[in-house]
Amino acid sequence: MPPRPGLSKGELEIARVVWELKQATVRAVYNALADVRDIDFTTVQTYLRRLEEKGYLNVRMEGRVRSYSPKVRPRTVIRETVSDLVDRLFAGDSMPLVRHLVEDSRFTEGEIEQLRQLIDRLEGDSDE
Amino acid sequence: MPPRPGLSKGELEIARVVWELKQATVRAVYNALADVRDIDFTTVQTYLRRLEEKGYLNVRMEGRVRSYSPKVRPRTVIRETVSDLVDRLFAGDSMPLVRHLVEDSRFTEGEIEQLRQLIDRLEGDSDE
DNA sequence: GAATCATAAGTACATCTGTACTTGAGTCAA
DNA sequence: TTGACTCAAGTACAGATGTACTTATGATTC
Repeated sequence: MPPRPGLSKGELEIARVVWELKQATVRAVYNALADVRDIDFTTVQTYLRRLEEKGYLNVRMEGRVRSYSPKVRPRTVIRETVSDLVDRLFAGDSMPLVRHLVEDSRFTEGEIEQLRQLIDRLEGDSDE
Repeated sequence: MPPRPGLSKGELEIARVVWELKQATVRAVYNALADVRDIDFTTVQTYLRRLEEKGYLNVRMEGRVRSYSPKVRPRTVIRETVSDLVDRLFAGDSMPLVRHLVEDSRFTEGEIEQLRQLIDRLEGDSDE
């Protein structure tokens, strides 16, 4: 269904950083990531190039530096990715995943309250 | 942290079928899958072999047929897989994933009720 | 303006993935 | 006992992935 090739785990990680920064040069993504894990500047370059080739990012030259920005909305990528995972890991039923997350995540009081509200809002929407 | 190599998307799918069947020959997994998607018997064989090599499945000869069963508990694989996804897609925060799932999944009344109970149970456990 | 630095762009490459073909040995049915 | 069938086991192979080196070029600093 998605007219784009899917993203690998590593590519997803890089895409997320671009989403967070809204707009980012290779250097910016590299800096954001290098904090967290050991990776080479040119590896980031390669990932960004591939993300653009696959149609997930736009590029624009800023002077002689390339600046990347989202082309496909994060929501869309997230939906596709999660849906694929649910298919493979739970035969398409997302309930077990929610259950797993809720049971395993050690949410704070505040987060639990958020969840409760989220669910309350659901009921209003659906049939009613 | 996991002392095993991670699983690819395709491998996960095959692993899930084995979990569901608890114990399964190549033929059994093949049958379960062939219903759903077009795949060759020997492709299933290859996946199962790799899953065993990676330490996720046990094999046992039943006569001259191999029978596979889980070696790592599904819960564990699910935890590792989901945790990896959350890291890459949401920088480690699982709340957005729960939100996404709840908002996107079109749960039934019954499921929503289940969710509510799940959350109620949480509060009891956590601090208190 | 020569040396240094930053970046782009191309190339490299081992491993992993998805998918399957081939070969050979055991099993069954006629 | 020969063909049809099943399965294990080995091999194949293109494409994806993770990671980085190299080369060239524009920019910056003495």
